[in-house]
Amino acid sequence: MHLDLDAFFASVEQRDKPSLRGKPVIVGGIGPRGVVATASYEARVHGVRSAMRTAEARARCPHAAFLGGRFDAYREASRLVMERLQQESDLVEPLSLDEAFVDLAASPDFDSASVLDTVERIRADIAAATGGLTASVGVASSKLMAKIASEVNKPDGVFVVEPGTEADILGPMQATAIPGIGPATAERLRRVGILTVADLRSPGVDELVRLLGQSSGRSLHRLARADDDRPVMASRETKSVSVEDTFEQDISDRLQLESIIERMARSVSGRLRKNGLSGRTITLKMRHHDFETHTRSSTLPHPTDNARLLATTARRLLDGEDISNGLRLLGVGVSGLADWVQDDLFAADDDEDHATDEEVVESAPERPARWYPGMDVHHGDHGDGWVWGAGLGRVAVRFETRWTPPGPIHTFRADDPVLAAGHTGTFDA
DNA sequence: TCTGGGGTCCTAGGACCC
DNA sequence: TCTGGGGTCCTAGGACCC
Repeated sequence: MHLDLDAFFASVEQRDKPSLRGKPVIVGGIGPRGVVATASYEARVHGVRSAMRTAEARARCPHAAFLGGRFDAYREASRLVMERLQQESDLVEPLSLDEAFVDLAASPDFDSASVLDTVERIRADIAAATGGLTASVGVASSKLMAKIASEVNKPDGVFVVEPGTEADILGPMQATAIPGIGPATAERLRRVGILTVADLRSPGVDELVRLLGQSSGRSLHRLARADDDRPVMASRETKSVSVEDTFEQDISDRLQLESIIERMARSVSGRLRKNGLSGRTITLKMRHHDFETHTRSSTLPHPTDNARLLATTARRLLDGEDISNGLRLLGVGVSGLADWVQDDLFAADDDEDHATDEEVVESAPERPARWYPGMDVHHGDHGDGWVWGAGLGRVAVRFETRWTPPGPIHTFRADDPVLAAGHTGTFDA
């Protein structure tokens, strides 16, 4: 089974913000360079899509609510869903917060005759546990077909692929229906006249390998025939940890970039430590004003999670780079991970480097650096609500929650001490 | 008003070792 | 006295996914 929550981020927002139910909601980057992460179905009607620039989404759907996103809420909803799936089978493979494969047949009391009943029970339980989130499900004899099937009756639908019908269902579909065939591969295939999955069955393996390389060629030769025996993998190890940020305006000041690198190194270090990880390879990612993107990496003799060492190494990688025209993005990442930490002779000196993001937030004043649309807030007198709009030293808050009817909007000064932030993550904090 | 952020996997060349 | 392969590690870039 492949399960996919419908318009996940936007649905969580509509659940928690009663005034937005039934209305277009767009979650993603709010700034001038933001893009859409998820659009509610009401917004999709107007042509708004994931990965579209937020500016274009505003033009297409000006009356939508544009929200920055609350990752704590998404993670919590996701946890409830994955827990329910794990009751069904030991073999659950999450692909992201809103998607997972489940090997139903790995469960001792699996009965293929009643699989529809099982799926409907799962979907009902998920809706009950998450306050009404809907999921689309595909059931099939392979990961490939289950994933494709979950799209068929989306949203809030189920499709079961009867064994034996896989290749016939797949044949007429666009080649891009196969996960792994993106824009670049689709263009290569198009140039040799391959548009559908059925077309993809004509060339021999060797021909596909010549066209797409060993790995893609061999795997697509099989997938085109619905020949897929990839197992559902219960747990996958983290291979890298990274942060990156696109600036509202390009930055060419080296000192400013160095201080951003240090902040990012602290953030990555905090996440490594929280997960008991450390890594040897530090990568600095730079996107120039013209979108030209480079990475520079350096591998240390021993794994580390130390913020100062990560920062020093990353800063050195910036040294040789020509930044005179400005960078639009900077990122710091760590790979070559080990699930243990090198004994740190200087650990006693490094306490301040080990503060995680969370610890920083907890020790900081409750007022955030910026109010952004969608963010949870608490007001001493009016109670719980969310930021409806902010700017010019003012912040407008709608006082309603998941469990209340739609509520009123009140406006405050942005520095009003009676206003406090809830704990949420954002795309452009 | 140009094009996010967090990841995974693959390819390819060079260094280095046996 | 000119030319091996195989394997691993490192770096960089690119495609793809949600």
